[in-house]
Amino acid sequence: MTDTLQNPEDFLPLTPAVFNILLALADSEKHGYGIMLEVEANTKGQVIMGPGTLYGSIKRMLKAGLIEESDERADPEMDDQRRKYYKLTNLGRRVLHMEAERLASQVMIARAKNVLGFDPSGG
Amino acid sequence: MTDTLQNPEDFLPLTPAVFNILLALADSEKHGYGIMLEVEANTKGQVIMGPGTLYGSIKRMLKAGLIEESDERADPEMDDQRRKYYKLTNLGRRVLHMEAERLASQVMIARAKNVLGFDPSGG
DNA sequence: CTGTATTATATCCGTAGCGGATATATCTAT
DNA sequence: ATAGATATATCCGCTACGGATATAATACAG
Repeated sequence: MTDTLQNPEDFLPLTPAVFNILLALADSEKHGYGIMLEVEANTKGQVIMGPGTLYGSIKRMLKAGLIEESDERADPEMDDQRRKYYKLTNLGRRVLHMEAERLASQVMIARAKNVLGFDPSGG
Repeated sequence: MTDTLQNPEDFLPLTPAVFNILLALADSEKHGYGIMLEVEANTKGQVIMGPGTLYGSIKRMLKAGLIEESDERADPEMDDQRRKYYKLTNLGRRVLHMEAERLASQVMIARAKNVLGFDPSGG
């Protein structure tokens, strides 16, 4: 079981699915279906994450220690008991940070090669 | 044979390997080994593309019409006859452009969630 | 209060890409 | 000559993706 990966760099590059899930969890805990909706919103409907990808990725990410289940429930009155909430672990946050930096450097290279139009907002 | 994909968006998201190869070919034609070295240089040695990934990806990309073989040889005197040079097709360039934009938007989302440090250069 | 759509989690499995190992041959330099 | 770097190519195990499918709770309209 070489399952005890500790170094964030060992996880890079992330698959798009894993990156999108980490990103969706970056600002607040969410349940699976909520992650799905957030990814769809983030990508303006371009990425539709099916249940196979979603729950398969969640299972792998739990095992890898990138995310963990959370007991917290925002509003107990308005909540669905079926939901399982997830949040980033410290490792998950570090991995997300490093992957985001990696993507940013890819974008910089693309920009240097005039593959992207010049964007004054620096996005 | 659903092999006749025409729309660039049908190829997204690209695998890291395919994106790196397209990016390496963006500014100049290169041969396989040259692509490998460029990717290694671009990523500061973080991505080492092995021959399996490289030539496997090239084969698939040729079939998909993202790249094509090139007859041109920069300097016939200083050239290795073993080399096979590749260049982007129009489709390949469009796909690269769209994928770069997709990555840029991912980086923007990451920045909005304070996953990345603020970068004044806008990279 | 009954039916229907939506929300929600979960597994199965075919397809395909990744990537290390391996093979082979040419070029370069000593 | 001979060694090391350059260069292309295939094989195959492993794993992730993602559509299909299943199941059940929740919300809401009639």
